[in-house]
Amino acid sequence: MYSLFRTSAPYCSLFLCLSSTCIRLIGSCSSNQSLSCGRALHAHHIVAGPPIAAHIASKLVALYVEFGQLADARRLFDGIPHTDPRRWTALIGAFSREGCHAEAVRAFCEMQSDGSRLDRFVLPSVLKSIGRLSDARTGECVHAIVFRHGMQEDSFVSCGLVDMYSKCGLVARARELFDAMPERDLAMLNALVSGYAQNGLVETALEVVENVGSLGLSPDLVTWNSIMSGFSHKGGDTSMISRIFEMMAAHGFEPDVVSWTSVISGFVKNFRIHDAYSTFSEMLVHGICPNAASISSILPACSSMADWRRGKEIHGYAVAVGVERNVFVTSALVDMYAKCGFISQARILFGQMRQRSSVTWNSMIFGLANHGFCSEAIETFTRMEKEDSRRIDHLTFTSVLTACSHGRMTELGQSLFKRMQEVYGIKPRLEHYACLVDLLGRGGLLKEAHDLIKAMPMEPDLFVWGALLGACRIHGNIELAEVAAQHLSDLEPRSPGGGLLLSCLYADAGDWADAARLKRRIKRKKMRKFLGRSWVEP
DNA sequence: TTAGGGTTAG
Repeated sequence: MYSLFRTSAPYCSLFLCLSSTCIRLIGSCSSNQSLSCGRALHAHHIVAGPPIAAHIASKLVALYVEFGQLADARRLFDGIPHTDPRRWTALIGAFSREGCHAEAVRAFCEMQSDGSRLDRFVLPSVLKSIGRLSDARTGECVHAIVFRHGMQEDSFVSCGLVDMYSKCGLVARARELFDAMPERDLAMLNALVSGYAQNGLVETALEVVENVGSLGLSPDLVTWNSIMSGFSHKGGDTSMISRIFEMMAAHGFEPDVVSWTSVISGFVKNFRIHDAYSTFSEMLVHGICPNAASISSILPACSSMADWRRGKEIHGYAVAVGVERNVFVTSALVDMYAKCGFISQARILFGQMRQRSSVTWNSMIFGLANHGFCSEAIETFTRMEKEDSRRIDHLTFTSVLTACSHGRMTELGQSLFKRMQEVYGIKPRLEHYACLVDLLGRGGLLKEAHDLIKAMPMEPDLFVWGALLGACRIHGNIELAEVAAQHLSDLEPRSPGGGLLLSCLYADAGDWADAARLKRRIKRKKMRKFLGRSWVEP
């Protein structure tokens, strides 16, 4: 196609028309989530005659990244002419948009060592990824590069820098940059306001907004929603939320779906489930149609309450508004059905998905493990390793180690714990140690479990000692149970959990005197156990 | 090419 462009002018308009059609078709592959159509278009271009025009190749690179086909994306990228300035922008931009932030930063470093000319269009993408990774050191290096190339006054680049420093928690640095700019635009203001709001400085964010008129700027809905997000995620203070709604109204802004979603997700994160439900209803009363974000925010509320009636109702909304195939929504649905006991429904949804995220895989593996389908959980993990290994993360291992532990697959669990570190480079966290202690303990390897705790590079927490104590109960090891219970009581003196379990061990062994002594002590100290319940309020 | 809301844990 390139050679035709160059040699035959009359064909230009024809090919431009075809290429714009092609760009639109690739776009529709993305919106219809059809990788196979994208592949067919790619194949068509190969058959029609190489090389593919750079801008079409760039679109296909983005499509492959969107579907997690990084190797295909890379092959196509390598086929784009080295002189084309869009080459790196396409790859780094796609990585950044799709949340592959480490890959975006790595590609940017590669671009630097490749000696490619720095193009200002690539900087906002890499700065966004650095911010999401909260990697201030790399951010400062890129800032130096920006300075060396004299690009610090480009509005997109400087907005990217303000956003990057804010996301890295260096909001004072973001403010310095903002103040030093000869001209500021609304995007930059919003990056700064969002930085204050996300770093807990909501009052400062409000001050900036109140004094923004002197800069010739006026806040928009994004500004207000940034502030709302800061408020609603810090305890869900209802009166403050109303205050922001009032301030928005005073400035002539009606809350939109983002404003409402922000409030809902704040309530869910603060375990204020009924407030979340009523806010969702209120949003509907205001005539705001829920979208994929609002639906995936409310679903965890249903999961945490095992409220399958409400969960199914929300699933109905997702279908009605046409977002049931959105990867966030489907992942949240898989989790909701699994947590509400409908594991078959979770399996069906998981099987139908064309695109899966790490959350989808992890929720499915975890759901299967918790329902006792441990071999199926391991098979799903093996499938993930084959089909989508780049999405494997620390939660995948928490899930698969739980499966091994519940399924008494001690050796497999031990080898996976090693594999996590050696193959995937994931450093074990407290929860992984808790899983491994549980695994070894249930398998009767109590001494090994205790040795593991002693060798841990960090302080063991309640879950780690709790796992050991639970295993001691199964195997009737009073001596070690006393050690574990002592640690539990040191860590949480007001909780009777460890003591109660220990008294059960004494009773199991027929030592009724010690069992009674312990229970009396718990009663004397007025320690209370939170009572669980298995029903949901109507 | 930039700014606001979204899913998983012992």
